[in-house]
Amino acid sequence: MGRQPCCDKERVKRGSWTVEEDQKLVDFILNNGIHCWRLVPKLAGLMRCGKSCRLRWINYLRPDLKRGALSETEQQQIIKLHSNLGNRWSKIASHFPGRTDNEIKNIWNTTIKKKLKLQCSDQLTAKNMEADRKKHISKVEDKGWEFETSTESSKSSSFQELEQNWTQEMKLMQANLSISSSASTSMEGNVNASSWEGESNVHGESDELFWADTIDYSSSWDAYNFIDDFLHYENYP
DNA sequence: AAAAGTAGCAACCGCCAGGTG
DNA sequence: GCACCTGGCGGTTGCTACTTT
Repeated sequence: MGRQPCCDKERVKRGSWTVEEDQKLVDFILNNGIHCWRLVPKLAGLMRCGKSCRLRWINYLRPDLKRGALSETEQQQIIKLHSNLGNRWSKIASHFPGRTDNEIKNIWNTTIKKKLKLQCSDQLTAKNMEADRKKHISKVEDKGWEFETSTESSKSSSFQELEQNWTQEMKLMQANLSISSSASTSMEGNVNASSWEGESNVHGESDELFWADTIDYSSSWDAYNFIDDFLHYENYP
């Protein structure tokens, strides 16, 4: 025998809640309290599923809800908690009175996850750029151009230009990394929690960037996918 | 100004754990 | 021990507002 549905889906209203419905639910709960969500819609005169009423109350109508965007500090705290707890949104939300698990989850999936991805890919890009630069220099040396030992005047102008571009790009990259160092520290926490091997250096040193050192990326796309997987399947103990 | 793309978030779905008879 | 019910949770969808082309 199969599980019975929580409500008659043909006869319940779905979609966005109206002001009138909200008012009915709030009035009912404030006057009667919550005993059984299944009975709430019937008693409150709502054509809604009990689950839907519960969700609406918890995520939107509760009087103790805090409104407005989360501060940078709160976001940092979410990152830290997430590194310890994984996707246990209700546990994470319990550290933020007035915030709901749904809200935390939404913020993670939209704002925070995107931010971390961006920072991570910046670091990997810097790493790849540096590797490319070294490869290029070694090619030049192979051809006997003696790049490292030659005097400025003996370098070809195009090579000097290339060198300047690299230096400039690396400086920019390092500047970006130092701005994002606090969030990167939390990512370092993730690496430790998921028992990655190797030294992590996420504070801006372009030659020792993060755990990318231990992984061979054949393309930026592979790297991107790795980050995506990493953020999606955190294997915390 | 209009179409297409993107971001943010409310709401839904299905599964699971715990309680009860 | 079991069948069933409910509440709770996390993943996902779909709508709307905003931005870009």
